[in-house]
Amino acid sequence: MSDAKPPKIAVITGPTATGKSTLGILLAKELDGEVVSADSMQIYRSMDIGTAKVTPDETQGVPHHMLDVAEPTENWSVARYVAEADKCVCDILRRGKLPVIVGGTGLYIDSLIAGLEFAASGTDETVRRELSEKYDRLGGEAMLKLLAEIDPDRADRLHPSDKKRITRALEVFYLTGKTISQHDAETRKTPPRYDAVKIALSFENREQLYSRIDARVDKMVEQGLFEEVRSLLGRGVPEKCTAMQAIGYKETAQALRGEISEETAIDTIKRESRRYAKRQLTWLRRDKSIMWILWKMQPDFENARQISTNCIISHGLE
RNA sequence: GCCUCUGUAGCUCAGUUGGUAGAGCAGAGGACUGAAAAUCCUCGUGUCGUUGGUUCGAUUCCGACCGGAGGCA
Repeated sequence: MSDAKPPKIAVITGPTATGKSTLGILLAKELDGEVVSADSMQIYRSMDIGTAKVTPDETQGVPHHMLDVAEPTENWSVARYVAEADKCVCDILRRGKLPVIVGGTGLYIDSLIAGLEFAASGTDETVRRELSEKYDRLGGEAMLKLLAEIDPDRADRLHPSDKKRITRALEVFYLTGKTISQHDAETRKTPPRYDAVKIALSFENREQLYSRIDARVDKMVEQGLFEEVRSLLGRGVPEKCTAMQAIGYKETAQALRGEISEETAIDTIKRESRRYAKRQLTWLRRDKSIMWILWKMQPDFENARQISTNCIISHGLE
């Protein structure tokens, strides 16, 4: 524990298919930095095409962290991400370089910056499963009532259908004896672990973003998305695991099983990717400290690199 | 050329026994603290093809015209 000011880091984020990876690499090269990915699916090995992971070639020698750090069968979590990504960031800083966080998983980015101490609450598969079964048996209203007795504040903010959050709130209480509201309040009180300059990429027009997403999905299919998924399933990766819930993977798996046509799968992947981008925008928009770079028609990386560099340097970083 | 069906929200359609209309999908907005590419919530006005007529009043009935589908010559 020290009173030193939080170390400074750079963040490049934005919805999917806006060029985060490319800009991240450009900035890392310019500012002597290293990239730390903040993407909940690119952590998995053997999931390259469908997650649009940068190729070794594209990195141009810039070190990338937090890619390929887990097997698709593993149970990953935000807590694990924060724990491991934080180690990378610390290491980069110790070597006198600039950590450039690049990714579209808002929860991961915010948690890494905040330094949330998830360890305090923990998780327990048995308790979780029991709560899940109980929810299915009693229904959302009853479970919400149950939660209201121990944590009325939290219950107020949740909808009966929000199974994940209701069961999680109860799980935290049963495991720690503290309500999740208390836990939240405490983590919110602790000062942020890092002082981040946040830059987000998007397009001026939603249609442009969407047509870029569509084009990228077509490209993934060309590059062998179906083969990638076939090989994962062939290796026995169960379809229920988190990794296989990724957009592009679950739909492809359905098509491979013959439940839907290849064409339907591709259309669905495009639509789900568009919706995902919309959710990412919703998440990012509420963060008023973000500086946005909006592409007109096509990305202009040279311009973005200059703007971002100025922004980062004027923030006292280098 | 004649006959039948059809033209309603971005798409597919429902509906109004005449009082200007509603579903699904698409789309939009929001939430989010150990599954987050996950999970959850909210949101439906459009010259009812055009134009005449009947009517207090027409998207609804009648006529003509324009577009689409099919049938007969």
